[in-house]
Amino acid sequence: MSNNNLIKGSLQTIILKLLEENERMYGYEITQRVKELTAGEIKITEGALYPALHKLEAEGMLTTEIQQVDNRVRKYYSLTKNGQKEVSAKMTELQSFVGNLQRILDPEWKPGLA
Amino acid sequence: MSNNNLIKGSLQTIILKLLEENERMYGYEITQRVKELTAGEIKITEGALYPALHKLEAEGMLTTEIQQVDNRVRKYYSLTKNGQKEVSAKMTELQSFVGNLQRILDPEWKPGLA
DNA sequence: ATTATATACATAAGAAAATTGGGTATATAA
DNA sequence: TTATATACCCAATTTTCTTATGTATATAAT
Repeated sequence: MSNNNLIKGSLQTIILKLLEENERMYGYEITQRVKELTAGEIKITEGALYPALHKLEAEGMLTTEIQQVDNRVRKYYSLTKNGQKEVSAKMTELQSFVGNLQRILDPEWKPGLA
Repeated sequence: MSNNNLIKGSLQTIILKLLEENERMYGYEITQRVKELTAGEIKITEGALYPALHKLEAEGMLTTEIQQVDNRVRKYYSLTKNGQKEVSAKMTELQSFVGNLQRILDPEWKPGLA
């Protein structure tokens, strides 16, 4: 009935948001960017990343473009129009959840203080 | 290798933290408290809550005490000593993750600004 | 030479955590 | 007598992640 998604899948939101900021990225690049942004504290594993990318593509959120770079294959992902809409939705959802989490977990916060 | 738990289970942290603040609570009370604290936006389902409580009890984080109230059975949960330690650990972990999440998702934030 | 590390993609088995949909029971308000 | 609230529980299924593995190229180290 109600949708308390929690953040069981913040990975999708991370992927979409990075692609909103970067126009196009390939999988390995995403893992490195996240590692860099979090000082190595969050490591996106390939076993989680690639299935997530494939799912987002299958859902029409991303398109791909394969490119050769130094004899190695890169698969670049970009947001579709639906994907662009989805970023906003997912970000709102996530920020709302984090806000609610703080209301629960922050002892300073008391009900009735909006 | 590395442990980027993400928040796949913020529910455990929520339960432990509420019990840190309240000495003892029963399951139904937890669902109502969370609903109240988040203006109805987060609804803990019973299918998620009870298994989580049983798991925490099995792990030695919680103890239970059954009590009759108005002909109805209530199962009160309290933190054990291990549970009390675990609250701090879980809270640190969660706050760290939320911080990292913001570094990834907040476009204002740039690497190198600590 | 060859071993290790980095780059770059992918899949598959299994675990963990949630949703969904039941089931039992009492009390009270419509 | 029907619906809602209180109060516990479990099982089937789904989703998401971990762990392990496989393929392949490039480069630095021993």
